[in-house]
Amino acid sequence: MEDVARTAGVSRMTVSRALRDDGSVSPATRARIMKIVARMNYVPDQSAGTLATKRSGFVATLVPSLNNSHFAESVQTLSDEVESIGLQLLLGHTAYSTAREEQLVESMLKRRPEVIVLPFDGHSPRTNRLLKQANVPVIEQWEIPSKPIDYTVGFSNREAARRMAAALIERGYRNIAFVSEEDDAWTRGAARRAGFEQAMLEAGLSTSHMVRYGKPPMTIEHGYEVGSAFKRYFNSVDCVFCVSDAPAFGVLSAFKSQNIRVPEDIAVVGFGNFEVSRFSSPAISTVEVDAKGIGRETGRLICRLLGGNEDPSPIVRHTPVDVQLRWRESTL
Amino acid sequence: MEDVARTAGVSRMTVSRALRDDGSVSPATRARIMKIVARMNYVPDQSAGTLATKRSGFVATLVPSLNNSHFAESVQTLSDEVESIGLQLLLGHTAYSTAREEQLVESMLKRRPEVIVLPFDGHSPRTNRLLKQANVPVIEQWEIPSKPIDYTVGFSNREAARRMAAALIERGYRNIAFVSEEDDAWTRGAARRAGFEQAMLEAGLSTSHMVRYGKPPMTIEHGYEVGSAFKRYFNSVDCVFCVSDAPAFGVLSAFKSQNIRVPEDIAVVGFGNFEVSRFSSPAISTVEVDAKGIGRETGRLICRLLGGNEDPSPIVRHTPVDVQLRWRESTL
DNA sequence: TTGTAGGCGTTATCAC
DNA sequence: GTGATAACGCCTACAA
Repeated sequence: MEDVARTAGVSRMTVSRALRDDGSVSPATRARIMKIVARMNYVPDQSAGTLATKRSGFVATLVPSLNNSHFAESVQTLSDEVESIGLQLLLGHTAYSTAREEQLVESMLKRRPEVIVLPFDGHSPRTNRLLKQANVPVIEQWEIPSKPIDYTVGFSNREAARRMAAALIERGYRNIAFVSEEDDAWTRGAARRAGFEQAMLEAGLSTSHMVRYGKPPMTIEHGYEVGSAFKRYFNSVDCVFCVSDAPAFGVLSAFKSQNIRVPEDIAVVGFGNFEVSRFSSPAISTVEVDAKGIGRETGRLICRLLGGNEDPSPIVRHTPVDVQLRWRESTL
Repeated sequence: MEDVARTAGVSRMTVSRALRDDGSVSPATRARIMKIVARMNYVPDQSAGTLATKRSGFVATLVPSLNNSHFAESVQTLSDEVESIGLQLLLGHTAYSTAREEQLVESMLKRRPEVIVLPFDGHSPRTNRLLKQANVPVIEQWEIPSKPIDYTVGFSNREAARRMAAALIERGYRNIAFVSEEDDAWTRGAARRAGFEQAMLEAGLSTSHMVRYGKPPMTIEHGYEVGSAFKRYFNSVDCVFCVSDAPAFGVLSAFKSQNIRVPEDIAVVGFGNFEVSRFSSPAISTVEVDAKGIGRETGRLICRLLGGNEDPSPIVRHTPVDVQLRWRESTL
């Protein structure tokens, strides 16, 4: 910056002002400076700026997985929103591990992010402590924690699964199996399972067909393997409700290859409305959740939290996101 | 840090050393300091550290889209690799726009990343200039540019598509259509198209069935729409080669709903080996590219570029990544 | 093993 | 509208 200032015959301060276009530099001077900046390929160092202003311009974001179109879409949408107000995304990949989450939160915090965004899938006690003490707005996504830290954007997975199960019962299914992961304590998958069980119990039905298979997250392949063991898991079952569309698609594929007809012999239902459920044949009935909506609402919340905030309405702590039941060909 | 130092009865310097565990602090002192750090919830400020050491610890990464399992997987793998050596991922989303790429490169550079990773899909002249002058290692992925800036990790899309087309011809297909996007200049999709055309011309076949539809990136839906206009696009065609698996799946779905048999009436081929092509019925023949491999090799290259670098072998400028033809049920 | 002095590249603040 | 000065919070280099 010194070099630019000398070349332009002004002080560093004036260059700094010209660069930030704060309006207090005469147009002529500013034009001259900008030309020199371009010619000298000068790129300001933002870590120095951060140090001086105490504004990092970072949005720390954690994801369990990117190879899941929900998270991928919400991150992508969030990325667009925050870039539009000049913030940058610091991304961490937890791989569904609370230990990694803890470690990532710790390293993110060293960057003094202006907000920290992460899905709620259960946090370790230390993660909770770090987040609370950080003095940074925390946005938990995808689930409504019983004890939110600050802000939440999402829906109740339990309630969504309960609604779907209740609707299946209303459609006449009685022996419904639920396919989910092993070791899913505190995850959103476990919340869905709880919602399923609640609906079944409320209807006086048995929850004896709980299939637990594979580590989170369940994949198409896990579903295929479960579906291949039809006799073992699905004897006398009339409907298979899967914790997500991926295993639902796998179950469906396995059924097809055994000439088990869907939905005539057995129904298959997923959760998430991933693209694959829409284009499989038969198309899979599922619970539609609005991934882009989560990214978009998170982005808006960040804008209101950090930005000029023209909007005078109060900032609410919980932003609900739509959930809908999508009926397709895989159910009668 | 001052507070911690005072409480521990040492100087700030000793605290700084203890925190970084540089070995020059007596175990007893360090233990005492660490305890106080934990108790006071002190979190070092890395932007100050960056300023002092001139090491940001950032890996700047650009992606055209995350809602594409190739990019999602490679970013995820890369994320794991870089986090393991204490670096953090700064993510930018270009949405396949060279203008946004340029803007993102500019804002990333202000953070002084230690390396910048981006897919090659053509850069604007200014992007090229910025990258070259930045004095930061640049890793271009997914395609081999004719004029790489520094390092490349990827394969030739043109050559891969040429191989697939040549193999289709060898299997007896003659009237092969190629489905790709409009306005794909300089993209990897265009390279695939060129490879297809090369193979056809080399075999003395006509390239009259070039279907151009939709803006990049092509989706399942685009494919479905193209496939639905069978008479318009695929009269007398015996094989449809799509620029990626997504439109291939869409084309296949559209054919099925018109009772057009695949592969008996017409073959369908994709590019990418996305999960959907493996589990569709019929499963789709495709060109398998190793997304995780790209992430992993990029990560390794970064480790060698920045890390201790125990490996004495020279660092090569181009790291090739495997491409294979996967034959499935959608071709005879 | 520990401490002191100085600087990293910006910006806030106050003066002109 | 522009400039001088003093931080911002850490680390390098050197000294003890």
